[in-house]
Amino acid sequence: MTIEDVARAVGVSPSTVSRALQDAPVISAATRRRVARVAARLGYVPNQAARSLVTRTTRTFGLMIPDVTDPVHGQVVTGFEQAAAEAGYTVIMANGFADPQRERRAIALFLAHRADGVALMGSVLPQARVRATVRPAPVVFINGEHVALAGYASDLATGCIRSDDLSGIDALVRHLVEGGRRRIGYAHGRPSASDLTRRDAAARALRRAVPGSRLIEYGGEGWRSESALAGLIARDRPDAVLCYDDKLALRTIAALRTLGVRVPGDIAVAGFDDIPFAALSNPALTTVAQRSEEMGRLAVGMLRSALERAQMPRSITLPVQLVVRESTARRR
Amino acid sequence: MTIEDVARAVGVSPSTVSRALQDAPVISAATRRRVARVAARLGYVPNQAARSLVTRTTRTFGLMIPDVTDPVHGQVVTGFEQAAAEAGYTVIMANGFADPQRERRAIALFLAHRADGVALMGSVLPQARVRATVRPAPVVFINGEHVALAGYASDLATGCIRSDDLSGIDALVRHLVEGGRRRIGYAHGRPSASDLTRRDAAARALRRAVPGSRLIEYGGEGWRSESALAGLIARDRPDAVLCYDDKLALRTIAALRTLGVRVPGDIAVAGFDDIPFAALSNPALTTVAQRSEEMGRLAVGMLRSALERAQMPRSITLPVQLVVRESTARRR
DNA sequence: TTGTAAGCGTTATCAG
DNA sequence: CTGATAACGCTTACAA
Repeated sequence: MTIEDVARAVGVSPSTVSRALQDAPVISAATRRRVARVAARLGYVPNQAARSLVTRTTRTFGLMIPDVTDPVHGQVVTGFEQAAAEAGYTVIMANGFADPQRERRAIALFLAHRADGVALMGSVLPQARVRATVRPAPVVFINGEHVALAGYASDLATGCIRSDDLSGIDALVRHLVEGGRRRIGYAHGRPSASDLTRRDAAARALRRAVPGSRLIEYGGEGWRSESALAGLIARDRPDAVLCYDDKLALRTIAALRTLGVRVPGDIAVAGFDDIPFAALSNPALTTVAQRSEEMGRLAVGMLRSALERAQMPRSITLPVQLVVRESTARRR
Repeated sequence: MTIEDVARAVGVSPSTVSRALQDAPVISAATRRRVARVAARLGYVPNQAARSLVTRTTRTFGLMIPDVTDPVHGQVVTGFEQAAAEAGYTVIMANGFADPQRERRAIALFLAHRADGVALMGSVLPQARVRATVRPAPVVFINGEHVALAGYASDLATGCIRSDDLSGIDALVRHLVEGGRRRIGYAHGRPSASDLTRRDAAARALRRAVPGSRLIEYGGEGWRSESALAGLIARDRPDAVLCYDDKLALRTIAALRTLGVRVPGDIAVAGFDDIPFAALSNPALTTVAQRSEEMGRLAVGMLRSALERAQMPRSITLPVQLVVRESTARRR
C-alpha cells in the first residue's frame, strides 16, 4: 500500500496525494477530502523511512536511560514520551545500564536512525565528546554521571538538566541536625558521580551545621549487599543515616528492622528522590523530591528549541524540595 | 556523510562499501579492512531509513505499555528492550495509558515506522481487529485488557502472553483461609478486564474454600481514593483483603495504618505482582509473583519466531508464584 | 572480487 | 490547483 496506490484509486497524481495528506494549503478542499477518504478506506499510512529520506528529518528522538526499572527513570521516560508525543515526535529508547559500552551502542543506534535529537540520562560518557559524535543533532544530558562530574565539577554550559542535589542534601542535613541528630552517616549507592557528589555535599553541610564533626561513611568502594550495609550501621549506631537514594533507604530500613533497630527511634533514615513508595513505607520516608517527570518534559523542550532556534538552551538546575516524613522524626 | 563519501575516500564503489560493511562473504579481506577503517575514521553510520526502504525491513519493534511508571510495566520494558537489543532490534516505545484513542495513535506510529513486529501490553483494543490492522507485521499481546477478556473469556489462540492470575488468586485465597481468615474482601483497582478477572477468581476460590461464604467488594465502579477505600475497609473489618495489585495493597496498608488498623493483626492484606517494594514494606507484603521481565523477553521471542517461521507461536500462560510474607501472618 | 544501474516510497521543484 | 520528475541513501541483481 503506497502513495501510488492511493493516487490511482483517487485518480490523481502521487504528488497530489502527498500534498493533500499534509494539508498543504494549495490543495482544493474537494480533492483533499476525496484523498483523505480513500486513504483512510485503504488503510494507507505513509512510510516514514521514505519520508525521512527526502525530508532529512525523522521526527524521532533517541532517549537513553540507565534502567527503566528505577522509578525515577520511569518518570523521566513518561514525561519525555508524553512531551515528545505532543510535539509529534516518536521516541526510540535504549537502556544504558551505566555502562560505557552499552551507552555507545545506544548512541550508535540513535545515529543510525538519524534521530533529530538525543537525550541521555545518567550518561557516564564525556559530554563534549558525545556532542561531537552526535552532531549536528542536539544532545541533552539529564543528571549526567560522567566521572568528571563528581563532587564540585559541573556540566557543560548548555543542554544539561540536573537536580539541585547540593541544596537538597543541605536541607536534609540541617533538618537532621535540628532534630538533635549529631553523628550522621552517609550510605553509599553504587559507585557513581552523583553518589560522590551527594557524599561531598553531606560532608560539607555537616561541617557547616556541626563544627568539628565528620561524616561517617557506609559502603562505598568495597560495596556489598544492603544487609551487610545495614549490619555496619546497626553496629555503629549513628544518630542518622542519609542514603544515596530512596531505594537504598527503603532497603536499609527493611534490613535494619530485621536486625531489631528501630527507625526513627534508634536511627533516623533519609533518602533522595521521593519515589512514590517513599510516602507509603512504614515509617514513611523523609526524602528530597526531584521533579523527575518535569525533567523529561524539559529535555524535550530543550531539544525542540535547539532544533528551532539552532541553538541549545543554557543548562538548568531544577530546584528540589525537602519532604519531611516519619523516618527522621525527633526521638521521643 | 554517505556511503558514497566513504566509497570515494577508499577508492571503491558504493556497492563495495555496502558489502564490506555487511561482512558479505564475497568481499576480499583486504578491501573489507580498508573500508572498515575509513568508515570508522569518517564516523560513517549507515542511514537506517535508506536501508529500510530497500530491504523492506526496519529491524524495529514497536512496544506499547500502559504507563512505564508502573514497576511491572517497567520490568516488562526492560526484558523486552534487552532481548530486542540482543537480537539487533531497536525499540520504539509509546505509552497507551489504557486509553483506546492513545492506543490507536501508538499503533499508527508503529505502522508509520513499519515496525517489523509489535508488542502491546495491557491493550484495551480488540485483539483480532488490531492484528488485521497491523498485518502483515506480527503482533503479540501481553496481559491483554480488552473488555471482552474480563472474567472467563480468553485471548486469541496465538501470540498472547499472560500470567496465570486464576491460579495465583486461588493460591492466595487458600492461604488466607488456611490462616483462619473467613470474611474475605477484594479491593478493586481501576476498572479493567484483569480487575474483574481477579475479582471473579477470588469469588470462586472463596466459595470453593469456604462453602456458603461470599466475597465482599470494596471500591469498584464508584471508585474514589485509597483513603476512602481504606475507610470502608476499616469500618467493615473483614478478616482479610485481597487487593487488585501491590501498588493498591501498599497504599491500602499505609492508609489503614493512619486509621489505626493493624496489618496483619486486625486485617490481613495481600497484593498481586510482587513488585520490588513488596518485600521492603512493613509489614512485608504477601503477594503473587508475576514473571514480568520474562514476559518482555518472551514477547520478543514470539515476534522473532513469527518473523522467521512466518507463523505466530501459540498463546502462553506463565505460571505465577505465591509469595507469603508478613502482611497475612496468622493472628497471634 | 568489484562495478553499474535500478529501484525502495516519499517529497520538493518546476512547469503547466 | 495539479502533474512530471528528480532526488534522498542505500542494497541487490546483473555484468564484467
